[in-house]
Order: sequence, then structure tokens, then C-alpha cells
Amino acid sequence: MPATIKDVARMAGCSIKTVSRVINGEPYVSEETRARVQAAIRAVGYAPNISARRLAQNKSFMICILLYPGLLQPSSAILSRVMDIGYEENYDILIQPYFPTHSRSKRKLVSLISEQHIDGFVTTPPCDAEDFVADLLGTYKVPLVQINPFHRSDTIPFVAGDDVLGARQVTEHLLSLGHRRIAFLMGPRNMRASFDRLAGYQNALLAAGLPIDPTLIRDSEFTFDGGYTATRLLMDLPSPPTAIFAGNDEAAYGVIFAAHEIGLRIPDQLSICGYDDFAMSKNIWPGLTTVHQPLEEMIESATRALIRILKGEALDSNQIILPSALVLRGSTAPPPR
Amino acid sequence: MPATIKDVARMAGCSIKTVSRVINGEPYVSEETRARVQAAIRAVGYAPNISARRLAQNKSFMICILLYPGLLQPSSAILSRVMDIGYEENYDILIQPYFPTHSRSKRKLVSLISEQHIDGFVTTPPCDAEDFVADLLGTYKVPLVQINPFHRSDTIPFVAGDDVLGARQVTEHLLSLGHRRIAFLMGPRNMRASFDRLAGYQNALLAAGLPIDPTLIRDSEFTFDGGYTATRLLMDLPSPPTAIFAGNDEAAYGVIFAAHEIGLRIPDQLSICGYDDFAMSKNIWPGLTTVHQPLEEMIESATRALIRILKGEALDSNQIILPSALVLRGSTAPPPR
DNA sequence: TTTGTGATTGACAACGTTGTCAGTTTGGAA
DNA sequence: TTCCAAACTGACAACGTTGTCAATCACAAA
Repeated sequence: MPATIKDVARMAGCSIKTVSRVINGEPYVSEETRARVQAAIRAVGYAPNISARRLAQNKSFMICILLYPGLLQPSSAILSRVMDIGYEENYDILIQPYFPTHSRSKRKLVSLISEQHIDGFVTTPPCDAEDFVADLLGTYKVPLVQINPFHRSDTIPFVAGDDVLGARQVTEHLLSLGHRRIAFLMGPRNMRASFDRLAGYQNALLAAGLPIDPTLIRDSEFTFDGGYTATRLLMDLPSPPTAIFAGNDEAAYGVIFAAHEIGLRIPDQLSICGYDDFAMSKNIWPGLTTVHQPLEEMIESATRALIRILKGEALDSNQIILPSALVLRGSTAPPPR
Repeated sequence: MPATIKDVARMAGCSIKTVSRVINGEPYVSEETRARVQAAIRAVGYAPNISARRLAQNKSFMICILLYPGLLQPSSAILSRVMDIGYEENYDILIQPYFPTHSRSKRKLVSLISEQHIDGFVTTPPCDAEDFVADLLGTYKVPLVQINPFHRSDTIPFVAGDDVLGARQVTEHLLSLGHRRIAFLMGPRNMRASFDRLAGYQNALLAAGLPIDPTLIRDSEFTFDGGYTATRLLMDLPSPPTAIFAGNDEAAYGVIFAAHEIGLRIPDQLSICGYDDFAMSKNIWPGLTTVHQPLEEMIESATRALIRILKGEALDSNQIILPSALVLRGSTAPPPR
């Protein structure tokens, strides 16, 4: 039975309302009273009961991040960073795994909104692929900030990277090394990144005056297995590519594995690029040339934007685009002569 | 303004208490009334307000998992599994990053207990290394289940693997391949696994009648950098090891990287073993020989045990030991002649 | 002196549940 | 028929906060 506001009030010799004012930093409390109340709070070891506060204010002080477990590999560092923000701002951050098309996920989401009254959401791809989430949050009028959303909306704030540009830079890097047959591994159709990166790849080829060879474009679903299978097929072609741009890092790991299995030396016989710069990409051998996506910053700024909205502050812009950067490591080199 | 229990009661033509009985599946409601209430619930789209329920029952229906962000790499699959259990059992699962020795972590933990009234905790190494957590939970009388705890307690339930056995099996595997100079990379001093794995390594050597060479035992802190640095030093020895047992997978990644950098072929010139079987270990080349630790099952059974405790049910045993298994992949082979 | 204004304070309702307890109904045994 | 226990039901308090509003106080201006 922890101390309540009443215990504090009794000890400080004032009303519970005055204690409440002190706790919430409201004005109209004399310095003397404030000091007395604060002393009483310390004396009885008082901590406000969050459930009561939530009930009285009809707010939950909770933010939920919808995360698709398959992709995104949320390094714990990211989660930790987000929790810190929550700590500063007095919000609790709830990490919720979410599978689109999965009915249990949907029910859980409904319960988070209707029972827990979560104050706001951050979504990550491909959780936004169907309109279910946005529609649901729309009908319940729960604020939402999206990360790399499928559809960029004028009304829903989002944080994103420039995947067209990043993919173009990767491709130009490979072109500048002398590669002419560059394969591209396409991601799932429910993520915007898949299309944007494909566009960047194609833009670079066209700008270089090269044809787009459909046999060099394969599906990987952004998975290890997808990258592996695509590579086995690609390298069996009569004239195989000299470089594979894997669409994302996880697929690239599959490409690397397949290349090793086939007995190809990386990067001498096959250059490989990824996209995303997962933590592991600098730890494998050879280091993976990729595009660093500032996932931590993205989640952080999405969360901060959401909190601003919840506090009723205006955002500078509904669209936050963060820069990505090509990271050159050991997995790319000029093609074999 | 969502529907409340009053709206349901009005529509069903009964008291709010009767609605409450129906919601909670309590007895003493006639079938006819029950049906009418349920119809009303559906009609108004009622969902109970969790904050009010928490306040009235002085319970949070929340479980918190303390996770050290550096290690453990909680694959999202694990988190997802745990959330599912929570869903089944009507508990919300809070994932809380926790750094021992980090004062903010401690304050957050205190707030989780005293403000949020979290019903129970699951700890993972090395969050339990100091006694702070156990003491705190003890004084607040909050139930706790530990995973791979530093001290195995008779009173605090825990789930663990048999690291001594696992490490012994790894070492015996290397011995059976013919290795005689096997290095061991020690983990941090605040994790039981570090000592248990060292013991398994030493037991196997002693059982084979081999001496324990202290120059072959190095610190890695279970990190990539630690594994990398230790390997550079080890391979500079006048008579370097022919195999390195890296203590955990993350350190093993560092060993592999260093070996490649030195120009050693794996496994022909150097055999490498890890421990833990992180998801990536089967995706790198060559696949890493390691010990599979059933992390998902461990977190699952710890969570289930905690929920049983919270429900007042007795545990079959306070000590749950789950089997680990040696996984042979491509990173080990007989030593060079 | 009176008046007004802003600072300070507290009584009480409200938030949406569940717990307590007393009242009513039902059905079967005496 | 009467009585009793069990089944059913609801009024109301309680949980620990915050919001509303009225009351009081202090002090300066009129």
C-alpha cells in the first residue's frame, strides 16, 4: 500500500488539490507551501498512481510503435534511444509487433486504442501497407506519425529517407567501377522502398545510357532466402551479372552466402551491395557496401514529432526527409576483365 | 468519447454491476440477462477502460521484461512470441531496456514499480548482476522470474540453460577434430555464462588430460570488438591456437573478421566456435559452429511461469533448465597438419 | 475607507471500473 | 403451506487522481 496524495496532504497540512498542483508544477502555490509539500512527498516516498491519473485525464501517456518483426531488425540501441525520449517527455513507449494481414495483430491494435487509449502511434513499414491502420487511427482520431510510409500523405506526418537517391548512388558507384551487367533484387510489393530503390537503380542505368535488362531484376522479398535463391538463379544465366545490388542488407547476406557457396570470390569475381546498413553489415567479411539509413534518427524524430503533436505544438513540416549516405566497404570492386 | 459500462447497462436495462459480472465471467447472472448484456456490448461497441480497471483492482496487468540492449539481441521473433503470450493471458508486456549501473535505468525501474505498479518482472543477464533489481523487487514484493541469472536462488524462480555442458561439448568437438591448442574467449564478469562456459572449456581439457594454458584464455566481453582484438593478439603468439572458442556468437563474428583480415582460411587454417546461435550465425559464411540456446523458449517459459505466479498458481519447480544443443556448421574442421 | 484584482487555497465532483453488502426472487424441502 | 438456501440483482462506496468553482487573502489603487 504505497503512499497516496492524501497522505502527502495530511503530512503537509494542506488539501490534496494543492499537492496535485505542486506535482504538476502548476502556478498559484506559494513558495512556502510548495516547499512543505515537496518535503512531505519525500518524507512519505510518494509517487503518483499513473492509472488514476490516466483515468482522471482520459489520457494514457503512452505511445505505441508498430514494428514488423520480420524486417527492420530494431537494434536494441534504437529501442533504448526511444525509451530515453519517452523518459524525458514522461511518455511510456510501447513496442508492438505488428503483422499486416494478421488478424490477431489487428485485434490487438483495436484493444490498444479502445481499451488502453494509447495517445499516439508510430508506424514502420510495411505496417502501413494496407490502409487498415491509418483508417482505424483516423476513425478513433488517434495521432499517427509514419516512418517510410507506402503512401506519402499530405495530412499524416511522416519521416523518410530518399531511397530513389540512395539506390541511384549505389548503382552509379557500381557503374563507375566499370560494371555493366548489374542485377537488382526487388523487395516486397507492400513496401515503398522496393519501388523507390528500383527506380533509383533504373534511373542510374538510363542516365548512363544503358538498357534495363529485365532478366537481371529478381524478387528477394528483402530476405536472406530471397537473396540466396535469386543469386543462384542469376549466376546460372548464360551471361551472369558482375554485380548484384541486393535491395536491402538482409537480402545481401543471402547473396554473399550463395556467392561463397558457388565459389565466387567477393569482390573480385562478384561485387555486392546492400541497402539499410544493418549493424551486422560492417561485421561480416568483406564489409558490405551499402547505404546507411539513419534508422535511429528516423525513429527518434518520428517519436519526437508525435509527442509535439500530442502536446498540441505545431510541426515545422509534415514531411521530414533525412539524408542517407553511401557507405563503401570491401564488397565492391571493378569487375573481372 | 467511447462507450462506458453505463451505456451498456442503460441499453441492456440492468445495473452496471451486472454488466461488470458479464464482462468478467462471474457467476450469478442469468443466461437471459447475460445474453442481453452481451448484445448491448456489441451494439454500443463497448471496451472496458483499462485504466479504470487498474485503479479499481490496484493491479496493472502488466509484465515487464528487463533487457540489456547490448547483448541478447532479442530477435523480434522473440518479442513477438512474448506478446502473443500476453495476448492470450490478458497481460500487457513491456519491454524495458535496462543497463546495470545506469542511474536512469534504475530510476525508470523504480517508476515502473511505484507509479505503474507493474505486476511482475522477467530479468535477463546481466540485469541481475547487481543485487539492486532483486532487492528492489523484494522490498516492493513484486514477483520476479530470472533468465540465466548470475546467482541461482532457491527462492526466486529462474529459467536457464546448462552452459557448463554446452561449452564442454563445444570443446570436446574441437578436441575430437584433433585440436590441441584451443583458445577461449571469456565474457564479462557480470554474467554467469562467462564463468560457466569457461568451466565447461576447462573441464573438457582436463578430462582429455590436456593442460590449461592461460595465454590462450582472453577477454572478449562478448562483443565483436573484443573477439577481434583477442584474435589479433592470439594469432601473434609464437605458437598460436588452431581453434578459437569464442564464448558467444557476437565475439565469434569478431574472430571471423580478424581471421579474414589476417588472411587465414576458415576452417582450414583456423576453426572457430561460438555460443548462443544468434540468427545471423547460419547466414554468415562459413556457417558458425555454435551451441543453440533456446532463447525463445526461455523467455516464453519465464513469462509463463511469471503469469502462473501472478495468478496464484504453484510452479512445478523453481528451477527450469532447458536443453541446449551443439550445432555443427562450416566453421570447424581438423587443424592444419 | 472602499474597491478591485490577482494570488492562493480547498471542497467536491468526475473519471470508469470493481468490491461489498443488502435486497429480491426462485425453487425445493419440510 | 411455510421456510430456507441459493441464485440473482443493484445501490453505493472505493480506487487516486485532476478539473471546476467558489472562498479567502493580500495588497494596491481609488
